[in-house]
Amino acid sequence: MNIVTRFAPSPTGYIHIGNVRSAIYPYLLAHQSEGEMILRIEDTDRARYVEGATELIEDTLEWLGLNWDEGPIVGGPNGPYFQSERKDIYHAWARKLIASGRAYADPTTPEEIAKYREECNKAKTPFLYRNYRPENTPEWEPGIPLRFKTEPKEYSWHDEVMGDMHAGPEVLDDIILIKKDGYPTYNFAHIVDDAEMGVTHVMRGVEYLSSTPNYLALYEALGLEHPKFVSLPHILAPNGNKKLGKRDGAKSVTEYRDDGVLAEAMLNYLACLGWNDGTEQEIYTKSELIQKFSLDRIQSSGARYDETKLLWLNGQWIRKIFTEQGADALYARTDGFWPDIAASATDKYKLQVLSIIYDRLKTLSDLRDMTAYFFSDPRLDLDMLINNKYLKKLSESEMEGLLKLTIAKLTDLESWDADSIQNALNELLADTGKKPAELFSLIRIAVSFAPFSPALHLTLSILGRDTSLARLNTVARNI
RNA sequence: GGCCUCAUAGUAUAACGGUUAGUACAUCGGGUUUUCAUCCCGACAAUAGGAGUUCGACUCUCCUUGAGGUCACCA
Repeated sequence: MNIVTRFAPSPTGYIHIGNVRSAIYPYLLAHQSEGEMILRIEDTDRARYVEGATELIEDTLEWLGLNWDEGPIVGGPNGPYFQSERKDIYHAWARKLIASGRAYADPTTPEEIAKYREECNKAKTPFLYRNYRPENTPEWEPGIPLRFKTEPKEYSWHDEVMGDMHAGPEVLDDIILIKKDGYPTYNFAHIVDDAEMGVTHVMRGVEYLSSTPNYLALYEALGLEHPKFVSLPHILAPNGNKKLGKRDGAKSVTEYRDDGVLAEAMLNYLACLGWNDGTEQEIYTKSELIQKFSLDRIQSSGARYDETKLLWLNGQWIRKIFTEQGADALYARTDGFWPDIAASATDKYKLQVLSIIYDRLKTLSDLRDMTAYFFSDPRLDLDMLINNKYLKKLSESEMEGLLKLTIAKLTDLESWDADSIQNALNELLADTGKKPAELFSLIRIAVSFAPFSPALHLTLSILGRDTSLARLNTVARNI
């Protein structure tokens, strides 16, 4: 039997770091065989529904490369894939339960229920609705919630991550199946949908672990085999021990895209947060993840989100793409990350800049702050020269002298390429008897006025002779 | 509170019941003709506590502690 997994978010907002893993793992699992992943939108809570959230979710999955095989946009044989469009299906299943005496319309008002609950709290006994079942129940009709009539008993099951589980009757209750607005609850809808759609592995956060016995009871009453259960531990916020959520400032996944994080790095990081293949490998491509993923190596404890490691991984991926796929491949990803003043520069020039600066990038958006001096003359900041720790010993007239020597040397240079420039700089070192730290820092700063920059000969070669000499002259005149 | 889950360095993790408890990030040092970064080398740093089983426990059992989840007409 082929593996069928699903990602079933409710359209209440963006997908963030804390919950995207429940899309990644189903994707990996389904694709390591001939299986498929379904995207199902669980939009039965009309109050929390957010316009546009579905598109946000789709955008996120597409960016990460987690294509779904069935669902919105792509369709499929088991649609519709929006729960709001499947009301009839839920009602049909609900009627089966009514017919078999396993569901009842519940006329009890929320106020009465609250009262029962309060009584139990006072008596310090656990509140179970099944102890308060109304004696006379009406015919089920719109406007009245439908409840499951549970049969308290023991349940044992296996969770692929948590192991063998067991629960007693004390957790079984008459859960609501259909709300008074006619929409099903999650508890009921997901069971029906997973069964109808042939889902074999239900992967979801551990918060559903406690509800599983109630689901087991429902599967039983519905005459359905239950799928395999895979409980995914929470991702914890950087601070405290709470699971990472929007309230903790969990950023949306696509916000990282805008910040210049590569999809490959994001997928790599998230997949390995709470899972590993037992080796010491750190960098995984998507196909390696698909190949190596396994349920039994998912961690059973929560994992803390660590942005520093994400950024490190992103730097690794930037370099990996550059060296393995070439400068053009990386350049193709940099659209929108250059400083505004680079707008008029040619692709060829920007590609050259990228080629000498890429190994300094943690994110693509670092380009914005790190490359400005390649596109326009930097603002003169003589203090930066005077206060530099390597240049402190030099007087201003010494600096001027060195700059003039440099200008003369570079003006006479026959060919303006990195190697020739390096040779000239080396000769200059010999001629002046200065240490690289002094001479190179002076030239580097004079030409960039940036706290750091790529290797000097590369920077000069890309800046070009005219620009380099003009900037050196400006500093020599003003110092 | 009831029920459930989890527990190796700051973080993420590795370790058929037998290793000097490994690796990566972070941190701190050092190296590569300037800086920043890359790359390389090195250092710091952990089995929550207590019983038990065993020749031997990170690993199995129990207790304690700590953390989390769940007890909705939300998912």
